[in-house]
Amino acid sequence: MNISELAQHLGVAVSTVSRVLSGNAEKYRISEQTVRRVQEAAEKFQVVPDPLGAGLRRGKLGMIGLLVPDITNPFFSTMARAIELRFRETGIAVQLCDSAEDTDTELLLLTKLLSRRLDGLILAPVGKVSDGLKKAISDSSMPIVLLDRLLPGIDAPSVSLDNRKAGALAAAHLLDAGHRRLGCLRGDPGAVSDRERIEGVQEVLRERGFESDDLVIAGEGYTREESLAGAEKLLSASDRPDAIISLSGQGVLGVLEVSRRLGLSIPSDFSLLAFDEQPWSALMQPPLTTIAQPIEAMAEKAAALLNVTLKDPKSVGQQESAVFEASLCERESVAKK
Amino acid sequence: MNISELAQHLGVAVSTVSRVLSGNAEKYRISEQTVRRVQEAAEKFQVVPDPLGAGLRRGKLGMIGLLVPDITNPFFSTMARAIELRFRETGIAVQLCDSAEDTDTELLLLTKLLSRRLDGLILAPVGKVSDGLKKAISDSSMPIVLLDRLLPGIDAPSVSLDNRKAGALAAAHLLDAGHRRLGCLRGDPGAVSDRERIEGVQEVLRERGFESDDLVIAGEGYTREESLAGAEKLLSASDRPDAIISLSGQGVLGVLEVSRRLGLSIPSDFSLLAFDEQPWSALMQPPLTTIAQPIEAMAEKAAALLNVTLKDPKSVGQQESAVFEASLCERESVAKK
DNA sequence: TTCGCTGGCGCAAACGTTTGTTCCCTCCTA
DNA sequence: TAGGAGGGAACAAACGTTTGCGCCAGCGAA
Repeated sequence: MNISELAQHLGVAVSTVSRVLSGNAEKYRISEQTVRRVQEAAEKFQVVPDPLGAGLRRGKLGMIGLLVPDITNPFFSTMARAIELRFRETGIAVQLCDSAEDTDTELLLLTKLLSRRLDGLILAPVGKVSDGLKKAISDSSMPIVLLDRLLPGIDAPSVSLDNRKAGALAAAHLLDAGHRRLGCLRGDPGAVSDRERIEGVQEVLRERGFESDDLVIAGEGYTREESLAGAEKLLSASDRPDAIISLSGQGVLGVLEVSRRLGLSIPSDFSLLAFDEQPWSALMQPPLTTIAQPIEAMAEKAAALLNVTLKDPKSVGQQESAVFEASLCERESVAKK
Repeated sequence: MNISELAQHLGVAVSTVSRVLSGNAEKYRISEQTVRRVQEAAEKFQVVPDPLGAGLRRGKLGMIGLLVPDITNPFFSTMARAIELRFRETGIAVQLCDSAEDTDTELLLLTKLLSRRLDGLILAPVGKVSDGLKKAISDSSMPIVLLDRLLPGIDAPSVSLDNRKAGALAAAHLLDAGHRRLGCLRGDPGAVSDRERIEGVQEVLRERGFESDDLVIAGEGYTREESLAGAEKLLSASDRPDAIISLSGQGVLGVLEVSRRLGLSIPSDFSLLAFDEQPWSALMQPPLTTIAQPIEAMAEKAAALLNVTLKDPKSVGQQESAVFEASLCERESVAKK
């Protein structure tokens, strides 16, 4: 039953029912009695305004999009959950999409989402900017918030980690522990966040007077196979680094697998410092020292930023961007020399 | 730009544009020339039919819902990804919701999804059936496919594991290895799947002449805290079981954490057999012996079942249900006595 | 010339809302 | 008693599609 049938049944106008059900009864001075009658009947017959009709009329759907690179990664799934919860409180639905760390899929999904009349979009990009991506975003008028990995050249409110600082934090910790040769396992070479983390590492190295070839970098992507290949390159080299930083949450699994295969043990053969705290980080042997991101806080900030724009469309572009700080979670995978 | 503006621009009727853009040009005998003209213009101005308008007219949105109990669990996130991929190929969007293993949230989200004019719904329930849930589902005319944990009393096509057999598989493996006292860490006591797995275990125990108190069961839910409490109960008992089966993917983390806290080591102090293969299962110390489910196959089957109903609405209720088999993934967390 | 047929396309209704405007009625005041 | 004020609710347009039906032109046949 829809609201016009309900109206007919009650002998009132559709508009009256609509106003009551969408909470605008007072604004349009519907009498208390009528309000009650309508509400009771709506309750009884389980009538809710069809979001499609409402969306069509209002010009939006009461739904936002969330596009993440890998829902399988606890980092993003935790964020997704937090974001959905925030928006549920506002009565806004969240449509979640997964680009599987693939830029083509990402662009495809993005254009699909942009054409879907959503109220807004939270985008956690794969990380590489293509012209298509840039154009798709700037051509659209949909409010967008960028999350985690930023996109240079695209100005939208964003939520991210201070990656440079996080990289510096990691490097400083390893250097303080007495390590000399560092290895970084990155995800995608094109991804900004990884690049910034590496820059942070390099900065500390430079400050402390190390040579540039005291840092070796490997890794071509975020998938399992690519992580394995990168880890292999780092660990089986003749001049194996004595400490490895995994720049992504997935990478660490690759390092652990290869390390086991090569019969190396942590931290006696090499130290391991992993970005992203995972449910199992503390349960590994040895428990992993990690760089933790304030996941929930970041997710909520992203939701909050988007909400501001939704509530007040004029404020587009006036949003500040939020930068969060990583923290070191010290366990036992880094040796003190 | 919408299709009526495009029509005006081209000097043709909206209906013509609509027919071309929705691929019904032949059916309505639009000339090749007109088709080309429309397509080119649509391409040029980036015009796609508004899904809202279309949805309103058609009575559906081209979108299905997917409700899972915990998107943070790799089991469900892997499924979610597979399902989304399948439907993307059909041009159908997927709206993902997470009930956070909470039945109230589940019911709330379910009613929301049901009122949202979706084409269909894939429901991976928390596992407990409430009257509200039952009523909500049977009152609605939306095609539904049940996934993973079934709901007795609700007849809908479903995809699930042969849980009884999986439980038997687990028990047999442990008994074969010479263990005598078994402990089960379950998730929710009300969940059907866990119950069936336990029944499978009990069956094997009975067949081989064990007493009923050779099996001890603990666990009150799927959250981290509940897992910890359950594991604590099992592991710190004076007559600690010599083998533990974790019935859920989350549970095993609880067992590992408590085990470490108590200074126990696996498999010398107790053996561990965990349901659900995880990315890190093989990387634990010791590598975990697991019961693996064919996640992707199950997800695709669920998508296929729903697709049949979407394509042919008359076939509602004529769907068979699919049952999959678990397999044992032998590693080193089960001792041979 | 008239008729029927067919290819090609336009007309207009319908989907279910929301919301600016109008209308009616009652009550109060002058 | 007339005029105004204001509360309460109905009217109707608009949102962007899809689709059954009808219209028109052209062509071949009678």
